[in-house]
Amino acid sequence: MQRTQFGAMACSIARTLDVIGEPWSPLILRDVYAGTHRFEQLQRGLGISRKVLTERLNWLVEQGVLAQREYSARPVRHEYLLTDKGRELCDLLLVMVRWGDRWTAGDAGPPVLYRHHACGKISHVELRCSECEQPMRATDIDLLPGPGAHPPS
Amino acid sequence: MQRTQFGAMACSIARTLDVIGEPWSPLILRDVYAGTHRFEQLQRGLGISRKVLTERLNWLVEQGVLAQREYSARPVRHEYLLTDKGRELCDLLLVMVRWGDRWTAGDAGPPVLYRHHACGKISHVELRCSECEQPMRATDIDLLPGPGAHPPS
DNA sequence: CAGAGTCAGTTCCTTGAAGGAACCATCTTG
DNA sequence: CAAGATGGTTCCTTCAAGGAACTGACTCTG
Repeated sequence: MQRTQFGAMACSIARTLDVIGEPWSPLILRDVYAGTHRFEQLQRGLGISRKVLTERLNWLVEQGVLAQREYSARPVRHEYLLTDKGRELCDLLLVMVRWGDRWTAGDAGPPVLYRHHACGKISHVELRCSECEQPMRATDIDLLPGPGAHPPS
Repeated sequence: MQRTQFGAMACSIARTLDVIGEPWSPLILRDVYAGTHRFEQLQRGLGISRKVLTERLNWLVEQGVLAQREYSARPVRHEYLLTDKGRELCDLLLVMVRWGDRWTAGDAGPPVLYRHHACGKISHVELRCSECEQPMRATDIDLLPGPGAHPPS
């Protein structure tokens, strides 16, 4: 990955990027979310180099985003599953999908549609305030220093 | 950046990554959003190499995420501002912040707090369904092929 | 029971992007 | 007129991504 490590910055964006900011990581997450759990399937589906896939999977397991489950002993074989931490990361994917659908899909329209279980309709995500439930966009907020604002040293 | 180009994939996640998936791009977007508009300020604040900053800014302008505005002729000097397309990308940053605050902030607490204009409260973003307004998580949906599902060739 | 196939890696080499420092060009200020 | 500010550009080094071949442990088929 990049040489500059983002993990140590006092910024939740940088720290999130440290976990899934490397190329391929969000796409691996997407495929695991969509039901692809095994090394060979992931490699073929993505067209990613086996070396990089190994590195990414190990990193994501180390970070607690994915978990390995043994589905065969002799030979030992693991599949990769989302943890709670990883499942919440998928929210990020939904927002990326929304932006990509709006701004990059063009005339062809969105490549994938999303049907919400609760209402059964084809829909997309919207961002709302956790307090008042009104829409909350980046332009609707003020930034204030929080308790973790000071760098560790 | 990575050698494999994501932009051509029939996937809105990959296409979004093609625009801001490279290292530094989301942090540049964050700083421009937070009010840092000039080259020198961005470079110092991020600690990014000047070469890479030049490349990223040009790419983001080319993609229509940032716009250049001349604030001085003789010598020609531009500042970088968000477009509508870029402003909507900042929604992604809010979701990254939310995840980073929950899973990486640790005991120190979140480094930045967000006050929603509409209600004045410190809050965070939640994902809701655009149709029924109920919470919408990655686990609450089915995926269906959309009109743009077929690769261009 | 030999040979092919599956699966999950590992190793090796090449290429190209990131880091970092120095340099440049154009103005402004003291 | 020398410094400083500003926004780049150039150059070199280092390290990560791509890609192909190889390994090792099994299983399946004739």
